[in-house]
Amino acid sequence: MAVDASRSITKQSKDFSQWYLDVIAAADLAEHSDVKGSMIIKPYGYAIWERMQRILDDRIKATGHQNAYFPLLIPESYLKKEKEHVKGFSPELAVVTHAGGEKLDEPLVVRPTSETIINEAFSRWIQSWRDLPMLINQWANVVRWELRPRLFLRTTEFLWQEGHTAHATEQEAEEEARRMLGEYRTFVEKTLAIPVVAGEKTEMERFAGAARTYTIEALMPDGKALQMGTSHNLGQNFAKVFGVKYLDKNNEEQFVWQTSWGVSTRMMGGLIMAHGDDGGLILPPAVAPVQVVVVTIGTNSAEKKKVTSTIAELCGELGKLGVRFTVDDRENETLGAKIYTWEKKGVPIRIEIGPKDVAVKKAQVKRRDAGVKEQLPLAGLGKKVEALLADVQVSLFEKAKARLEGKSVFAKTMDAFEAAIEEGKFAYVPWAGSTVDELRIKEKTKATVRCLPFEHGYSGGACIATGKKTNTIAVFGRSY
RNA sequence: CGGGGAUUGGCGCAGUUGGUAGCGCGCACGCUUCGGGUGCGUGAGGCCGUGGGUUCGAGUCCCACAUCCCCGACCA
Repeated sequence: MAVDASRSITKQSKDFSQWYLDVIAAADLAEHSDVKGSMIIKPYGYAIWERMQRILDDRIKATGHQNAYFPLLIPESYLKKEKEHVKGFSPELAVVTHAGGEKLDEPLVVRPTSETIINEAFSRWIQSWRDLPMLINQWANVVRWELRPRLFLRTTEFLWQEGHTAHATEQEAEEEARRMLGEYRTFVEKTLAIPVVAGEKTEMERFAGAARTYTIEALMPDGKALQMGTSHNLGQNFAKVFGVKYLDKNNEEQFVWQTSWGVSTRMMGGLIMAHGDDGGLILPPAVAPVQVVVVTIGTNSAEKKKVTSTIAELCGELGKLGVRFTVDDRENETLGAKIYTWEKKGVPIRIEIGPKDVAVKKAQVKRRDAGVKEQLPLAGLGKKVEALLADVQVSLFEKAKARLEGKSVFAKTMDAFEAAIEEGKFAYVPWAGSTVDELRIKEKTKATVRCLPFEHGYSGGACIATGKKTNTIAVFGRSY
């Protein structure tokens, strides 16, 4: 409300990151708080997150996991147990050294992720093969003191869901890690309408402490990649340092095989960028807190009564169909003001009803993502709107998918590769390189391996870095 | 930490050569207006980042410090 960004987002001269911030302000999603990098999620932004949460949580439970909650503060010694893990997270930890007016004997770390404290619990919870698999999920906030925060994309504190599982066999853990990545992919593509490339991370990009890391990567309109979710096969790394063991059917002691996986409020950033336009936010109906807004026109005539009763009838119909709607009949705002309010908030469908419409038993219907205002009969409008919502959901995905495909190229040579990166594209290349090669490419082009994709339409060739023949394909891109 | 920029009502900014602060938006109230951000009036709201210095007098000049933003390293 304080920032009148809504007018400025129509200026196309703005660069992308400014546009991104303007959309967030105009839609009233979030704002910076006084502590560097921390974010206040405002009610409208949180309502969108809640919808994501609900849908994801249902899937997580449907796949056999149970929710639990572990402490925010973790003894520093826990983190230090896993060598790679502590190395990866040390630079970005927030540490509590004083409490209760005294200096603590052992500092407490504000969780950057919960593998350690959950494994400490697992080591007590798991005794027998009958206790496996242990499938736990947690909805929580975590803190990582990142150097360069950006609203939603990289904030000091963020909300997420983190799954932690323990299995009897390596294969089962591998299946779990891949299955949950698949769940994420389905969620992001079907619910958020954002197409992704799924694959495995290279050693360089791997999670600190994981044996294998899987990822789904989206490409934003400005040509930057955004990791939308991640899933790890942790092997027995944590099991061994935390002593998570069980007795198998032969009465032999075994370490468990584990996974962890998570998605965060970063997805909100992806959602904003993937679909938004110069008018502001555009929400896929699946996560829109308000799917349909009914805007009234005219207030001063005898027609008002008719308009009101017509709208009441329509609302009844929408309610029965389970459509999330709201009516904007503010009398102290002009039509334009009312329209822009909902446009910048990304409401998928807007219906305008005034005296002229009531007279001909019709309503003006406008979908946020495309097209022009259409005058449709009031009779059966609810069903029509329901169908439109479904269509918006699909259209948004298809539009984003076309963009991703248009910005994905196969590069056989270093020159073609660099050109593709410079154009903000995903470059698919034959790859047999090492971390050293990745670092050299990163230094020169700022591009990193987003993943080694599970699926792609390319056959191998000579690795662009080493020249070695290979069948492996890597996707490179610049990221946030 | 390296390189740039900034700090003045809630937000965005102006403030010429030093004279004790102004605009837009927003907010409150009233009237007006509703087919794509209506117009007008009235009003509330500021130790000008902090600490020193120069001066009769500092938002303005000098010094130091702090904080924030942008570009790199980090990342869900």
